[in-house]
Amino acid sequence: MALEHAILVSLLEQPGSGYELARRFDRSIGRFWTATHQQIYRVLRRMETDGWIAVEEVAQDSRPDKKVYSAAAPGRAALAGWLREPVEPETVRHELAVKIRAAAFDEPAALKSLISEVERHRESHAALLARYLTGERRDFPDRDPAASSPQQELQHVVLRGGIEYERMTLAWLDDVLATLHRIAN
Amino acid sequence: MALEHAILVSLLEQPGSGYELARRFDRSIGRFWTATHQQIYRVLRRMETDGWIAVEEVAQDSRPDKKVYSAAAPGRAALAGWLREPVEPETVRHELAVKIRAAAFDEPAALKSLISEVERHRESHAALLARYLTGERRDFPDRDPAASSPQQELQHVVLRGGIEYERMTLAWLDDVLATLHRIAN
DNA sequence: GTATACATGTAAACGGTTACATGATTCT
DNA sequence: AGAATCATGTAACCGTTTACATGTATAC
Repeated sequence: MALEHAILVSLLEQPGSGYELARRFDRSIGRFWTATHQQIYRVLRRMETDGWIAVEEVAQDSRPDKKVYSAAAPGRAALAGWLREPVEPETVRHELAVKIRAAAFDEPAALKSLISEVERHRESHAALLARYLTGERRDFPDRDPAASSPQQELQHVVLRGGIEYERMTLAWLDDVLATLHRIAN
Repeated sequence: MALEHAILVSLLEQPGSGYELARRFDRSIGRFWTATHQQIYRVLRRMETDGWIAVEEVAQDSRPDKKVYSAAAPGRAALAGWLREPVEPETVRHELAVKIRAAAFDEPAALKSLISEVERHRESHAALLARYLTGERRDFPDRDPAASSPQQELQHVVLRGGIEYERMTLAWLDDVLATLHRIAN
């Protein structure tokens, strides 16, 4: 499990409330780790009990109070220990690929519906790529990598991974569409 | 959930026992859907109860008996229904990316251990790419896609996705290694 | 004699998803 | 008036992972 660790990294980059973390997991961190607010609140409570994170209750005007969490020393130590453990290559779950192979066993009409679905996926990947590229121009305008801090460089290289993943996926979805059209005719 | 559907596709491509399915999930299907034998046996029993698959007990010489499953009409219908439902874009879990961002908050020595780990991942992705390419030459030697059956074409386009994913990942891991080395100096 | 392949299972623990729940404030 | 944002939770369910369990046959 790495949700604890992803939360720790996020809190080290910037302390925040459970709600703020949930938003980050919807946006930037969600690129490589997803979590809903329910999961986040549950794990935050456990991490607080274990002393991995510190809480500060912050009263706000015209908004509900919030609990701002930050990484504590035992949390940093836990993260350091985890960093030294080997991780296994991720297990892949790609429903669309299952569907593409399933299409061979359905009526030809099913290809039409699959084509629409692949097109939908293509659009959503194109939109995500555009968002990544906008974020890259905003957060990493500097051409010279030596001018950035290690933290920025590491964030940037992870973002570049997201960008290349989306580019590859777009090209592959075009290949899939061409193949489906060829079969449909 | 798509484990049922992945199993159905696999049984449509070729009937087989739970054990054989587990091996396929370790090899080709594992490219886009993973499952252990425990999961597979449990789901097979449920699918049999629901009439999605048919079983034939096969006695073997010098080997344990096995139950050979094949897709039944209700299973095909269930697969067809699922094909017409939209799937959500997959949720990503990429521990290595979490580690890379975590490295910014550890001692410089941690970079060394991370570099070794990234190199290990690089090797395993390179080996997987080599296996995919060998499989491609073996299973799809034909240059002209029109010469293949729709089933083969669809299997091939999914395999091409795996190949492009591995190529992209290798290039990214090289980028990660270059970045880590730059920071370490 | 040891390891690997074949073949099928049970049980417990854990993590993730979905549904439900509440309540204030701001924007259109 | 209604929708969206901020803010935090509970509970039930489901799927996945890990550990345990058993037994035969073949290959080295």
